[in-house]
Amino acid sequence: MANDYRLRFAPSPTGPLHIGGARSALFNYLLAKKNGGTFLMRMEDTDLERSTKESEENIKDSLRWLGMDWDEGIDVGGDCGPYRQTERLPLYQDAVDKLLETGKAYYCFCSEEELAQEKEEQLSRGETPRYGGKCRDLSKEQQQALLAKGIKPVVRLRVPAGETVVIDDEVRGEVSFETDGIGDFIIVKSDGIPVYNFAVVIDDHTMGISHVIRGEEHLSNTPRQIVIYDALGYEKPRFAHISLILGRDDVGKLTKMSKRHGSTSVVAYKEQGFLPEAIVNFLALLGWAPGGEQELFTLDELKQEFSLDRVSKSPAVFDLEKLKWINGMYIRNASGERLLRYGLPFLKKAGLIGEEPTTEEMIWAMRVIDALKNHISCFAELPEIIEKYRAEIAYSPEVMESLKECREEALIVLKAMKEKLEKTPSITVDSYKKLLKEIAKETEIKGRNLYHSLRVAKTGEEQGPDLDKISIILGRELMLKRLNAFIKIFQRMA
RNA sequence: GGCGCGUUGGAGAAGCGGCUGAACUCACCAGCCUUUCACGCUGGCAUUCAUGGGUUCGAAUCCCAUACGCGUCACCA
Repeated sequence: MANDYRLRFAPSPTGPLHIGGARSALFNYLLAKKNGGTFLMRMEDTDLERSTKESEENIKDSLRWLGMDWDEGIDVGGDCGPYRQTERLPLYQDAVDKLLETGKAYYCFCSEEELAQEKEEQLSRGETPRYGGKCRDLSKEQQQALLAKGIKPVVRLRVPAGETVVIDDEVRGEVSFETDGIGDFIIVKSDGIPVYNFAVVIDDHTMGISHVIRGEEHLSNTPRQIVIYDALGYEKPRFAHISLILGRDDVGKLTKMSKRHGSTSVVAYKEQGFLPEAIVNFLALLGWAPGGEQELFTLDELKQEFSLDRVSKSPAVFDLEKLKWINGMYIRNASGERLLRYGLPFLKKAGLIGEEPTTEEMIWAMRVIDALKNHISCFAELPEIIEKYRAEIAYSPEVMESLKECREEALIVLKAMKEKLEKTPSITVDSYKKLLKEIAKETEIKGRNLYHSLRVAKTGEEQGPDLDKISIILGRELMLKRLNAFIKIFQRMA
């Protein structure tokens, strides 16, 4: 049992699953899976004010959507339940009682104002703010008296002075802190709810957690937790603190990833049309680097490849361009069926097809998605591209200039296409290709001379997706309209 | 301010004292392929690893300072 890998993801349900949280979850998940261990999920909802059911559901949904199913924990059960901290209060109470009895913890009756003032004074003197120890040695009688006055005390841990706590971190190596910089901190709030740092220790211990992988922002919490482990005589898990995810703001400054860097929640990316496997792949690359040249990994491959010693100490920067690239790669390789499933909602939302698409609309959607799959990096771009091609176009002088060289051929091709189109009832990739072939044969024009003028006439651009694919987007009517208009403009050109 | 962590090209990021090509990816540029463009493929893209000192026969890699950046110092997690 001692060597069993038991890793956990323990979010607090105070908001949707954040990109950083998803990455922490992923690393824990991967290390567990790599070693044939257990991945569990626990809800840290001791912040009564901010915790919501809605957030909890969002987190669970997002995690499942990404493919990280947990073997034990909330909703699925297990031997170490319950898996929601507010349901584990008796467990914490036992531990607190134990510490109180042995004198390793004590009641503190100081008011918040008192504490705030103390802190301010220490700060102004340039000291590390910490509890001065006023209630440290209150007698039983003094405590009773204060209790009788109706003051609700907090419980503080008696932190040994003058000691050095060394964390042997799996990614950062040895990191040490002085207990003198910590001070007697609160482990139970005045409402009787234990504080995060205390509850985690009890939970991780009773759940048999072997490795704790979490964000670097927790590094300075770790010495506190270690002091608790020691006070309780618990064996400590291995710790691994992974670097923060940074975002670049408008002025190019790097700071911890937050709202102002764009979307931070997993659902937001889902709604923009990112594939779960692409997000997982991208997240894995944030702070972890594979040994070889491969960049694209499935979850199963990651389970094989992942290891903590390839996790970087320096912060990872969230690079949306890279995410888009990865997503584009997955889109190109996805099956037509899956593409349709993911793409359809975006077409519906844009009003390009109805809520209950007809067979014709479905066929059109399939064709459009297939036509554009090499050109999009996420599904939200699908309607954008379609609308772009359907919008009014202006022919720029530069583009017109590019047609000068093949003026004569262009005119022949354009007219031929117009005529053929008029006789063709509907346009598909194949029928359009056929038209082109006929024109090529009849006019003996080929290559750039054949394609360029048509592209310009239809899109106003010099490059883009295949013309047969664009034809589907535009449809017969629009193409004819543009062709007619363009031929007129073109003929006027000297 | 105390404590902690980090600093490699336009961007992400390998490298952990001696395979002097500082990998790989994105972006960019050039060429090839394709009856056009794109996709794809091939090639180019840091005499240099924040700066200054040291240690060493040898340092991006170890040590010390400096600078800059970030995190954290809650009855939030």
